[in-house]
Amino acid sequence: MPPTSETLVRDPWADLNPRQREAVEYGIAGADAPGGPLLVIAGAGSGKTSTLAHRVANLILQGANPHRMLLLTFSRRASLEMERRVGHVVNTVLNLRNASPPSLPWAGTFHAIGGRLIREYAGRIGLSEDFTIHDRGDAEDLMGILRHDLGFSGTKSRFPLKGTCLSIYSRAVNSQAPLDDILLRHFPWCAQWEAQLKSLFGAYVQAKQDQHVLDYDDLLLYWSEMMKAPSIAQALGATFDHVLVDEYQDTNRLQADILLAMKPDGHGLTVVGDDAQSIYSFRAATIRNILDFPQQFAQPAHVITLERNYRSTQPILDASNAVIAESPERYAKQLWTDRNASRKPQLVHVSDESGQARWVADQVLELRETGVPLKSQSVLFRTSSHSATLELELTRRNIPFVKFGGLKFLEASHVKDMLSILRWAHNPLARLSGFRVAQLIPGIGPAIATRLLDAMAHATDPRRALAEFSPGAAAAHDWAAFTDTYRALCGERVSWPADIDLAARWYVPILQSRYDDAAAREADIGQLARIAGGYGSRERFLTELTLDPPDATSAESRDPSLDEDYLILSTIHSSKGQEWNAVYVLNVVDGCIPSDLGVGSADELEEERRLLYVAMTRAKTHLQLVVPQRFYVHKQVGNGDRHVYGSRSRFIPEHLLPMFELQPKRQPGGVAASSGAPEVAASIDIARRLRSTWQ
DNA sequence: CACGAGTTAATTTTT
DNA sequence: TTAACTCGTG
Repeated sequence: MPPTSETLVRDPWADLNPRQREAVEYGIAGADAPGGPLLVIAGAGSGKTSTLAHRVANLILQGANPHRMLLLTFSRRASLEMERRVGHVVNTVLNLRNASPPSLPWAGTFHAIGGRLIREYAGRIGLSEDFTIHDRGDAEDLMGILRHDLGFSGTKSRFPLKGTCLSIYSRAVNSQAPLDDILLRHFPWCAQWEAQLKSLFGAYVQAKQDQHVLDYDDLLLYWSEMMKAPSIAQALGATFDHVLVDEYQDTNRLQADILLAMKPDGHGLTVVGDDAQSIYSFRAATIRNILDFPQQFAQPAHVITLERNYRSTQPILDASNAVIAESPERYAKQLWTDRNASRKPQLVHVSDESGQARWVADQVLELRETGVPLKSQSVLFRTSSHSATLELELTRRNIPFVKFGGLKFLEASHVKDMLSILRWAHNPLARLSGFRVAQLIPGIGPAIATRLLDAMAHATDPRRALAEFSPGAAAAHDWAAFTDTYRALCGERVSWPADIDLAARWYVPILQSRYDDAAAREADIGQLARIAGGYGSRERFLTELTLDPPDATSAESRDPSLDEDYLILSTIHSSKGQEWNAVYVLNVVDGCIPSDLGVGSADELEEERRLLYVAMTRAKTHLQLVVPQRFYVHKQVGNGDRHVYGSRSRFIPEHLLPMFELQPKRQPGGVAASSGAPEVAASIDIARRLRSTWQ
């Protein structure tokens, strides 16, 4: 029963502009059945999340059941943000004051929701219910083992590395395209290995099934395959009255297939996104999903475009619009705002990376003096490692910071060791975990570990096979200690999270003998134990951790203090959906943005352009693009580390310069460097010409 | 068969 | 810089 008008705020949508209001009300008011498909093209900073949240609130207001709503997002961060905003809007609109908002049990990332649905239907699709989930690292390791087993690791052959193999496999799954297409288009240097890759992927799929394991891609793949069974498709489609998808530009073919199968006529389906912010094609996201969405249905989707920006000043928008305007295919839109300001975004030339670090640190402090806290400033960069020099400078000056993107807690090898122990105890067929753990025991290497795992795989009672296994004299003593621990972990008597302590008691001595920095790693084990306490059972811990990992390593988790002020460092990818008062973009140099690796095809180049656009549109008031003249490149093929002379990113060509304030002011010579200016200028031209030879 | 020393090749972004 | 692979020793 919808609430009566007295309980409502007078006009719940008073804060919305007409276009947002249309998006919130389309196909809802008055109609009993859900309306037709809706596509909202929402420019950067146009109140996208807020609009989606209001639409959900309106649906609930009109009597829709929040337990029958599916809210899909792309990233975990976006998912949390969405839930928070919806709760807030619903409370305001329904005038609930401090009451807790209606819960949305089906809000989450595609992968997390897929995992839940698959577990629920596991029995019906021939899947064991106790499956565990491999993260990227686990999946790579498994691929690596099979790659070796199949004899592809011989050095002469130069077979693609395990990570590359997994990328190829993943792209084939996510884009639902044939292997030869994928190889030709994205991995041409691996094309000669097509037959071997096919057999490798076959073995990979088989191994996952044998071990009751799913990888990230399987969470979508099984969901999609499930939808091909008419009975399940009907049941699942009927479970949800409304399906709302955020960041639709970052979905891939497989995800689009799932959506279409869930809501074939598009009724009750709303997708929101911005084609200009599509930056995940390396995960097989395709911009075609959003561009072609309206034509997917018998009744074409209604399209609403949000162009009013509530975030940035007009000069920042002008520059961002100009950058993206150079892109050929998109839903045309021109962001505007009434936030006028005289200051243009700045294009800052510095001599090199350390100059860049000093400059940014200076600016950050200066701005803080004027009352802009560190937390509302951020530094963005293309690649995680690009902030290394800056991090040193910040540490030296005692400027606190938190970095997003980069190495994750769960990727540290000692954390993976601990998790493998638990996973192996939980699922004795988890071969990969077993392989890892067994080799921790002194005297056991790949050969003995393989023998052990084979014995377990073929036994009716794998745990007993382990207890009866004899690894040989060299390992005998340590083996006995391990089997005691393993038996205890499998036993009924240990209660969660005491398992962790038990495993740690066995593992810590090994840790100490293996690593020089054992103390720091031991602290991580403690951290893991603390995290584990937050989960109800070992099973939940193991299954949910992979999809919802804590992103702090021990180094930065020394209180991300609640009230302490800190600067944000983030990859551009991780910055999506965020905003800051001041934004500094590092290395706006050809070779970085666009990355040298990203100029292979026109599509890739366009994606790099959108990446710069995303970075620029994060800024509310202050925006600085920093261009080091001399720029250090790591790990180059052939010559090792070296300096290159970079030029300003090609995405800011000469005719866009008037949109920026140049810093320092242009010298007559054209280059600001104090020494050797003519030489540098010459280098730039040569570098550019040499590159253009191959374009 | 395990393990450590030495050599060589690759290289981003995230669920 | 580091991951992956080879090779020699115990």
